[in-house]
Amino acid sequence: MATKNNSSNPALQTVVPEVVIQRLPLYVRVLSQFSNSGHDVISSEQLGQQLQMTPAQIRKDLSYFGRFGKQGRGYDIAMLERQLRTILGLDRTWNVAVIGMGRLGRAVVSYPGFAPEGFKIVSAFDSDDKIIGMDVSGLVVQSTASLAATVKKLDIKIGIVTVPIAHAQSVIDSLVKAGIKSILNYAPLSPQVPSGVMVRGVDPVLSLQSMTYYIR
Amino acid sequence: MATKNNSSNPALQTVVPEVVIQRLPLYVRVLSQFSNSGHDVISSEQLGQQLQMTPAQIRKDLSYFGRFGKQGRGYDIAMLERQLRTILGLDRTWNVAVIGMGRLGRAVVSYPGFAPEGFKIVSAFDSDDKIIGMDVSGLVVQSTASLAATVKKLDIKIGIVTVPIAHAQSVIDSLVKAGIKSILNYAPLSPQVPSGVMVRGVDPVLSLQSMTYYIR
DNA sequence: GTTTGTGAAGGATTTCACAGCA
DNA sequence: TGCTGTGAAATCCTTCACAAAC
Repeated sequence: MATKNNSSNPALQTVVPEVVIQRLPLYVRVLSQFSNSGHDVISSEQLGQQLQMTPAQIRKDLSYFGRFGKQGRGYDIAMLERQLRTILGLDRTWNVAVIGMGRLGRAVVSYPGFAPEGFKIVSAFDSDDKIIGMDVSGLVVQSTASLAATVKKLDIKIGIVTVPIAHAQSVIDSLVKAGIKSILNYAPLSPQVPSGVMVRGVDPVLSLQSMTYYIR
Repeated sequence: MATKNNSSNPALQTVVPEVVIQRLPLYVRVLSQFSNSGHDVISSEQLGQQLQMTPAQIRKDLSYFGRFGKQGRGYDIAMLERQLRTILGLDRTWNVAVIGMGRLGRAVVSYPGFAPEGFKIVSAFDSDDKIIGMDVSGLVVQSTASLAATVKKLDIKIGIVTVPIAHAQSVIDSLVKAGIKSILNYAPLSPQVPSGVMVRGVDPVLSLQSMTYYIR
């Protein structure tokens, strides 16, 4: 029951570059915004203008997965969005655990942007006895000791790390040991993880630090 | 008093790829963490191991800017960190404005990670009369009407956008008109900006949405 | 007429591999 | 001996340009 197993499509025999995968959510985002404003067809030209990229790149990216457009017309917005969501695995709900219930962790748990996209924060952890048992946006904060059991019980595949930098590596080790395969890391370090586990960092400071190069 | 004007270094006649610039802050971060743990020399091998990248890439990246290492020994940590900070323009303080004082904006203004890196949030804006005048972490929230004047008066070069998506493009237009050249955008859209203005997005949902591809 | 999908070309980035220096 | 700095090679990614489809 693979999402796509179309071995008649030569592109699928090739591994899709990671940069391409990272752009697909951008396409999804624009498509969803366009359909909300009443359009139902979009060309690679229009898509490219929105995202400040070339139409050719968009067409090439999409061609890794199939033929979604109609010549002379463009792409059916609703259909393309649905297809991309399926490719990305967004046609379902993902249970997520957040570890670290300090200021940042509480902001993450309360952030209203995850749920509408299918990322459901189903448990919250901390190692501090003063925080364990507290209610954060409807979740009871659990001890990190119960991490592995909860991850298994709720079939959690994604972890979000919001602990202070000093604890981040060991929390990430625990997530890996618990079987988590995708980690969103808010701590300002590059953690070590075994291959097969993917980490993406969220660090606004890094973004600022590279932009200053261009205005200094 | 240019940072580096070494025209005897051929690398500096070439434009430095943006991906390289984006990696420099990672190097700075690791160097700072290494020096805090008592080391004073580091090799490209060690640096690469921390960051999960090849030593050759690190050496090549650094070679765009000069010759910082010693053969047989490695890099002096404190010296390299200082050099990279200078290259990136981090050897000074940057005044920053945050626009949008809802839940997210207040979290950004209160986030303790910016100031130690030299990003000083000096003013906060909102367009809602119920929020204007409020105190947020020691700043009085100003009307967006006063944006241009404040940007000029405080020599603000960096803006952080934390308004709802519906207002984001027009807020970004105002920032551009006010002369801001670097924008950190938390709103989930890809804004249109004229060339010469740089925008980086912070969107944890996009990061999650590309990771699911690999675990679906 | 318009716009896709895609080989081929071109460009950019990464890695190799080794001379040169400490 | 150990590690950097760097041309050259290899790889990866983007753009071109056009036949095919609507």
